[in-house]
Amino acid sequence: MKFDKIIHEPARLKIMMILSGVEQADFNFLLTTLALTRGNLSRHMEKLESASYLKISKSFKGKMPNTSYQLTQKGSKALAQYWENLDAVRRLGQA
Amino acid sequence: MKFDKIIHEPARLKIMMILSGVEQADFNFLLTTLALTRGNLSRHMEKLESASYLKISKSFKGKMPNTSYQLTQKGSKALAQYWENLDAVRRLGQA
DNA sequence: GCAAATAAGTTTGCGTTGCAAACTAAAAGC
DNA sequence: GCTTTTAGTTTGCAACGCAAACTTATTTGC
Repeated sequence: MKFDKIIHEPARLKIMMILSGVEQADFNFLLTTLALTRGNLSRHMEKLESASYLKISKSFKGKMPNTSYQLTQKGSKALAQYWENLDAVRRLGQA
Repeated sequence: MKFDKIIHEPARLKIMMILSGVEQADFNFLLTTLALTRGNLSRHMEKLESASYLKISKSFKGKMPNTSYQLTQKGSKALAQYWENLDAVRRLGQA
């Protein structure tokens, strides 16, 4: 019943949950939705990527760079597992 | 939808959940149940107390010192709020 | 056309914190 | 009476989240 530290950070958990509900989302969408600073968001995404929980796709929208993210299968699984663990902890209350 | 950092630490969340299910629990019970080191547990309890989330009662069981903990009302409320926030994040998935 | 402002990220630096190991103090065993 | 065990507390360090500074490219104002 150990927690995944990568996911167990509020900002990253929210990011993962958002990504789990859509095909993909780009930097600005996450930025405005979550109200983080750019620096913060960047670091979180980097961390999630280094865990292979998401895939980063860089492209250009017109002439502007655009970075887009989507959950990997590994990320999906880790997220599901995370919620399971949390539910287990929640049940500690009914002891 | 901000998270309570005091509670949002796996060990402390578990502690709070356990305490929410019983009147009170002592140091050794938590120690064996959670499989933490003594030092760790001590620090977590200290932190929870300094947030007034629990009350510490020191007494003697026979001749041995015994430290016992119980959730305060403030702690109970914070814990309930914590789960509410988490549920809100969970719903981000159905976007 | 070039200087200033905006956009889209990344990198750096710092303060906080969780964790393990070392320490303390008292009781029990031999 | 000395060693071991019990019950914690304190200390030190490595990792991490966050904000601010920096980078690179683009658009806009004059």
